[in-house]
Amino acid sequence: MSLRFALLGLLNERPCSGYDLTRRFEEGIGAYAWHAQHSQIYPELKKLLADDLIRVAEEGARGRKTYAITDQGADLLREWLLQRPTTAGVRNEYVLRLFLLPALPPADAEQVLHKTIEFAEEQITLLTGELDEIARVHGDTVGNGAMAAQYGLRVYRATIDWAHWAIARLADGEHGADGLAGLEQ
Amino acid sequence: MSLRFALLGLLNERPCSGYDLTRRFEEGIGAYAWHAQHSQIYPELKKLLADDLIRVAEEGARGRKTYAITDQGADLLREWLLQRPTTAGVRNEYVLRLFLLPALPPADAEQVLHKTIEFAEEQITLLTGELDEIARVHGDTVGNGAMAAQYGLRVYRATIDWAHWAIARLADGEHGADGLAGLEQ
DNA sequence: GTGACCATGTAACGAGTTACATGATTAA
DNA sequence: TTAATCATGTAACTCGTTACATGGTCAC
Repeated sequence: MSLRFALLGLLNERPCSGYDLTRRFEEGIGAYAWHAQHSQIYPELKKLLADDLIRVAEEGARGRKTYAITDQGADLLREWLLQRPTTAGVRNEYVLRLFLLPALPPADAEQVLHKTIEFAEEQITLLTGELDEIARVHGDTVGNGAMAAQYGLRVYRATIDWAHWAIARLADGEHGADGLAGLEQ
Repeated sequence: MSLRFALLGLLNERPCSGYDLTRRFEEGIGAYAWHAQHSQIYPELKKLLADDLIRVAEEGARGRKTYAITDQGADLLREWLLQRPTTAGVRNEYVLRLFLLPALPPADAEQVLHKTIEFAEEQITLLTGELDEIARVHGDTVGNGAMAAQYGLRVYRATIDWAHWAIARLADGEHGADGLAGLEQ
């Protein structure tokens, strides 16, 4: 069901073709919020069209169809956004790995934590670049993905903070540790 | 594929029946990392069994089967955990909502942000309670979900920080705003 | 003309949800 | 005896992935 709202959300910003939407899923939204490929996007656009949530605004060369959100679609999107935040039904592989980290011997866990810090630092560099770009191109500090980028920035900073804490805890337990047993207390 | 590793990870901590695993997915791992129901867990356990990644350790009353991870399963789990962290293929409805928030009129967006703060505060209370419980029962500050809980704590603090920033930005733009237009530089 | 990119589609398969279905054990 | 809980399963459906498939346009 979320793909439907991801598409409505993108079309709410501006009309797009299936191809455009596929490209946009390769950017911020696809990297941090919801991933989708063209093979899923095209059939879903047909369903949205059948439900009158979007309409064909323009037909161009090479069979290109530009879709725009309808009033009905915009209403449904806003209704969905106003629902209370929840993490029900979460499926986050990144967090799952962190969750299961204690299954590794401490030295290996520490290595993964270092790679986690590296990864988070790279993401922060990327997001900082995106924020500069948004400010430069759109003169905007809220819309056009800026709010999401600011969120990502803070989450990755929190991740780095956590990883440093975890490495320190692992080090505490390392003298005489056999697996996790030495880490307890 | 991740369900497979979630199950291996849980069985790596201790042997469990399908029923036990279903219960455990209602706790931390299911709330913050990976969600699954019994109708998916039982078939997946059969596949893991067929692949010799787990074994039946014990059969009890009411058809209960207790599964334990095999050496092969533990090796595969560790190999998966050692892969470089990535957010490829992310599907996070919670973040998707935050991403699309600028689709709402500022007053509505602000309301959602307040609800986001409330929700994050509740999660922090829950996680703090869980950390106390883990320390009390297991005398542990790293394993048994403690590392994951510490991560959650930091992510929710970051969320609250972000939401306050976002509310302030919205307020900045509100004098004379029509939709997002008034927010742009 | 040919390679890069624009643009859309479908088929087969695997992952995940909802609902249905069954029966054993235990405590009140 | 009956309600709660333990315990496992399957069928039909929707969602998502991988791979296959086709053809148009444009710059060199």
